[in-house]
Amino acid sequence: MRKINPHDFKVARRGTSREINRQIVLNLIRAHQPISRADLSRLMNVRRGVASLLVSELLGESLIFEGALGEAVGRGRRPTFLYIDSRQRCVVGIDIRASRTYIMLTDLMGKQLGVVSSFQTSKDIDVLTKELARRIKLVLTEFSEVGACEGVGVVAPGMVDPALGRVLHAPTLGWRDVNLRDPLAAALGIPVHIENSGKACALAQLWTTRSDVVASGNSVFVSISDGVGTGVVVNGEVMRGRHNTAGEFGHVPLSIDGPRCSCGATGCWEAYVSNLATLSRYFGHDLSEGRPREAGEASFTVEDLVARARAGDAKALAAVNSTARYLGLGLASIVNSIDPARIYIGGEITTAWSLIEPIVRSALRERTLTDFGGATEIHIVPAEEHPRLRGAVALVAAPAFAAPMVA
Amino acid sequence: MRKINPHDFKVARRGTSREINRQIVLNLIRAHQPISRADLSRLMNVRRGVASLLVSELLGESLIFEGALGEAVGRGRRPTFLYIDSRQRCVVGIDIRASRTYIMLTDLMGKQLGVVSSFQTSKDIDVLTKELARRIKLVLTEFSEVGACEGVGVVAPGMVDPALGRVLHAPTLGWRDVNLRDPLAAALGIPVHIENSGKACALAQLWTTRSDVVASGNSVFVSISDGVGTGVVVNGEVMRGRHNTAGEFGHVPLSIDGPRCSCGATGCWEAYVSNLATLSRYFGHDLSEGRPREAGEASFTVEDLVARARAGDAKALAAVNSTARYLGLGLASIVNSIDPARIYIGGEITTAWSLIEPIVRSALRERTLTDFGGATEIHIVPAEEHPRLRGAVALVAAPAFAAPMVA
DNA sequence: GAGTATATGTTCCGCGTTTAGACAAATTCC
DNA sequence: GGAATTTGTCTAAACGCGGAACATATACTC
Repeated sequence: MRKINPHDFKVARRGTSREINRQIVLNLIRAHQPISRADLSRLMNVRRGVASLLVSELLGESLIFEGALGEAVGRGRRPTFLYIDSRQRCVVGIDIRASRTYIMLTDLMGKQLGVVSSFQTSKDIDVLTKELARRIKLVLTEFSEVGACEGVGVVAPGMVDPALGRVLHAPTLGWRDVNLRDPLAAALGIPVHIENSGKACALAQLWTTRSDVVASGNSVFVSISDGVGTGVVVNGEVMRGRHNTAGEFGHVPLSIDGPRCSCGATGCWEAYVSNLATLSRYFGHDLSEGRPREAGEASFTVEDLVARARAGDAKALAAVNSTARYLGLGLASIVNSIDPARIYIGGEITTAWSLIEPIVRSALRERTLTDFGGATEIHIVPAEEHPRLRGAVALVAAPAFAAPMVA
Repeated sequence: MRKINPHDFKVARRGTSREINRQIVLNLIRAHQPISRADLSRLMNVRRGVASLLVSELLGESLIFEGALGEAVGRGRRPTFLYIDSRQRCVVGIDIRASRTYIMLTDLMGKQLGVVSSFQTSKDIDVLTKELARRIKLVLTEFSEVGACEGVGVVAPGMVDPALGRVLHAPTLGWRDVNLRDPLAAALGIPVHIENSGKACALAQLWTTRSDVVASGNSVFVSISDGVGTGVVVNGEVMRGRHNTAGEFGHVPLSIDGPRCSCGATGCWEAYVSNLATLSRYFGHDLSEGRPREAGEASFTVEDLVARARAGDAKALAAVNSTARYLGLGLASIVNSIDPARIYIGGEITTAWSLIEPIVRSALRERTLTDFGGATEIHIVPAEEHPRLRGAVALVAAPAFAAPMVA
């Protein structure tokens, strides 16, 4: 039951019905491909004539194509299968992180083409833009046989305004109100989309899941690395909030008297479960920015820690388990406030998932109000799936499939 | 950018455009009344003919009525003003709380008729249903001149499934999976709607605000009494979650090592800012359920405490200020996760708002990530506005104005 | 192999709704 | 009293869903 905003609404025009049904057809083809016109009309509960017209419109725009004929189940004419046309179209995804920036080329549906490349992130926005433009052009000429590039998606840590194409505030990069989109788009001559990394990850999961409780319900993506990034989907839509800052569960406290966090406050969830926090716990002292590290600590990662824990290092296991417990306690806040159908978790610590799942679950149950909540689905997203890059790519591909704005 | 759920969507039919535009007209009349057909057509950017037809449909359903002629600004025919027809229709709101149950009669727009009455809540569901039916009938016969009753709205604390009409779990009442709606509807012969009290309060605020950033954005209602109830609105829609438990910020922790909460966990926000917590702080010992109270404590309320604080009682002021600080710290979690355009706060502690606002604000700023967040609008809802009862009433009135489900 | 049954995809017409414009009614200004 | 202007209604055209007929394609039957 949504309220109509009496100062900002969309009247239904003569073409609105068609626009709605066109998008439904497009989504059904995407979800069920290969699929015939007749099947579409049955799924939509409209006459075959209507489905046929909508399909021919999509064919005209080359958004879909007719493939081979399907096998007839019983007798009768064989159906012509329809597919989303992701041939000869590609998308570039960019993941800007504090240390390195990653580039991936995919087709329109997000299937990876070639390898992921990366380079050191320059905090100077002009240098970074030039370097990005150069490398994107390089990739596109190298893979020129895969067709034209539909767009570039960029994810960045921090506060992003996708409508303005600006990074409003990115503490780890030292950026404030930086226009990343327009210079890059101008240099490339290709549309560029930009979004916060947590929100983009949530978006990508939403658009690739087959689960219908996720598709039209709530879900949360939690990305645990140097910091904790989160993206929240409510009613099938990424939650933005008034200032594009919604979904920052990383800075919801576990204990307001807890350890200092990079954000300046104390006891944030991030301060308990970030990679830095986990490693600090192992080494027995604070590793946060600016403090000197002892020999061997600098290159030691959470993956190394997990390997040691699996190998039987009791101290390593204790550090990992401790993070697991805090992870579960923080997830409880997400469950209590958002009640998502599913939580996605990405980040290095998830390599230990088989070790830590029981601890995470029990901590989650400890603080959730209902048994349902304690049993909330948790999906691990491995690093090899490149969730952030997939999120960046989704920024380009998803809008074509989105529901039209109405009422 | 909303995703279309490929397993649960609504195709646009022949009448869909009209349905959409009909609801827009209804909402525009509600928001701008008195308003003429010509003004409607200008606001909607459609021809006067379309507005005229939609209006005549609404007139036929008696949802609106034609009032007096307006004054012509320049020359030309005078416009006929249109109004939402809330004459000869009334709504009953019921607020079930652990101790007492409240009844209020309003017109369709939520304007109070008569006085709020109350009686002691029976935890036996059959007894309560019978007593409710008896008292509602009494009120309706007493006010029979205000016309037919359109429906009864009921709010209850705890986990409610509005679709099933059931209270799934209400700890303070000892209810588990109780059907409150159907027996009451059967006894009265009137439709009954039921909802969690926090969600209903949020709904009522959404539907009565004039602010358009609230109307189509995020807002949160926080109700502080014996417990902490919250309702969250995202994109102009109450957030339900997978199991109707979304929005429970009362049990997000401030400190996982903090005081024990009624929910069984420790350090929940509720355990810091509920009335019980505030009073316990004043008396210097735990007042929670089951513990013996000393003489005079039982009838001493937060309003009494605020009165003493205002009168200069240092101990009282300290208790109130302490609650204020925790209130602000908890609100920061709401701001960081939801980024609402506005937060509404109700409950006895708000009688001290002029005293505590600076403390709440500074605590909020302490833990919010951006200056915008720290400056989030906070609106106090005084008890005299009966937010819970207004929420109950909104359950009946709001659906008629909701946006149609499409795509 | 011809005929029949069945499924797919296209085409045509009816009807509801928006779009555009004309017209009557009402009011003010000159 | 007449011109100008605004409101509200009405009519025809354009567009898209609803329903049904028709051509096409395939399998089964005799």
